[in-house]
Amino acid sequence: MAGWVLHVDLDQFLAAVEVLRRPELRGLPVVVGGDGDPTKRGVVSTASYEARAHGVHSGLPLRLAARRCPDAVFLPVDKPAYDAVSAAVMAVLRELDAVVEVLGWDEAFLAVETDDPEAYARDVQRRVRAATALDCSIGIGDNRLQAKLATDMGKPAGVFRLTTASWFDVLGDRPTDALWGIGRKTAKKLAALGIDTVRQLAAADREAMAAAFGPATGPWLVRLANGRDRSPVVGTPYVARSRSRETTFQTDLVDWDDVRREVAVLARRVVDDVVAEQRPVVRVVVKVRHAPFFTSTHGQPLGQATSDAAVIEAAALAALDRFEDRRPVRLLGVRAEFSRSAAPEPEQKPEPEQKPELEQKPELEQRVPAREPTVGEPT
DNA sequence: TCTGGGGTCCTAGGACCC
DNA sequence: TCTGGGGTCCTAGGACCC
Repeated sequence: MAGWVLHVDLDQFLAAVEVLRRPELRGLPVVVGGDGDPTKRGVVSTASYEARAHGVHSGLPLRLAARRCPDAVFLPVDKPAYDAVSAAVMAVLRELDAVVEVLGWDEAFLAVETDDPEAYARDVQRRVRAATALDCSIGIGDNRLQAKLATDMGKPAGVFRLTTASWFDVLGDRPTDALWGIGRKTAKKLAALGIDTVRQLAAADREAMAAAFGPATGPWLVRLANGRDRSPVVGTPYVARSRSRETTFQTDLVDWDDVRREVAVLARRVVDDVVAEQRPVVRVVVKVRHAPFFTSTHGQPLGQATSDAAVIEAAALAALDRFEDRRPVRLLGVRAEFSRSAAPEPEQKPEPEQKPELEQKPELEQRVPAREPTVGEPT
C-alpha cells in the first residue's frame, strides 16, 4: 500500500452552515461577514457560490459586497455555530484510519495508506455528508503542498489528484501566487525579477532567491514551485503560541483617553482567555492601526511568566505608552504570548524546539541545500 | 479600497558579549 | 579611532493563511 496525503476542504463552509439551518436560503446569494450589516466596517468571511457569481469573495469589504450584490442575504459571523459543525466534521475524520491534522474550521490533512486514494476520498465525502449534510472537496497528493493545491481544482464537491508527476502539467504555467504561501506582495516582487510563472520560479537560481528573499525564504520558494514539501502531517493537538483580541472601531478614536480605556478592555478579554487556558504569559503586545491604515506594534516583556490579570493589563497599558503617534485610531489589538519552552506540563527538555516544524516553512537542515538540481529530483 | 479577526513564521537591525 | 568579527538575543515589521 502506498502513502498519500489528502486535503479535505468544506465547500463554502460558513454559508453552507447558514443554509443548513435556514433552508429557504438555498440557491440565494448568501454573504457571511462582520455583524451582518453591510453598511459597517467589515469584510466577507464566506460568500455562497451564488454570491461569488457577482464578484463577491472572502476578504472583500462588506460595503463593496453590498454594492456588487445588493440582493444578497447578509448574515453575521456565528462562531459558536461553526465551531459545533466543524467539530462534528473533524470527529468524522478522526474515525478514519488516518493521521488527521486540523487546519481550521473547514480544513484538514489526512495521511493515509491506500492503493486507491480516489475511492478513499469518495468514502470520506460520503461520511461527511451523511454526518453533517455538508459537501467537501478533496485534494490528493504525494505531500501536503500538492494535496492542498489539488483541492481547489476539485471544487465543488470533487476529488482531484496532483502529484510530482503531474505537477508542471497542472501548475507550470500558472502565476506564482497560485502557490500556497505566495501572496500578492511576493508575486509582485518575483515579477520584478522576471519570474511570472510557477515553472520559471522552479528554475530560478537559489542564491539569487536567497539574496532577494532571505536565507530561508529564498530557497523555500524554489522548493515550493517544484512541488516539494517534506513536512509531515502532524496529528498531535495544536498548541497556540499566543492569544489575541482586536477591534476595528466603527468610527476612529480621536481621544487618547478612549484609546487607553479600549486597550484595557481588550487586555481583560485576553486575560480571560489565557486564564482559562492556564498557561503563563511572557510578553504582551499592543497593536495600533491609525486611520490611514498604518499599523504599528509595541511589546512589553513580563519579567516573570504569569497569568496574573493585573500584571497583564498593566503591561498592555505600558506598551501603549510607548506609542507616540496620536493620530486617530481605527483598530486596537492586544496579544499575549505564551512561553515557548516551558509548556503547561513540565516537559522534558532535549533539544527539540524547531524539530516538529509544523508549518510549511523550511526545516533547518533543508535551509542550505548544497546547490542541488532544481528539477526532476525525487521529493 | 470603503480594507475583520485570529493566528503563524521569517527577516533585518540594534544591543550586547567575548 | 584609522573603530574586528563572530555569535546570540530581542524587537518591530512584513507577509501570509484561514
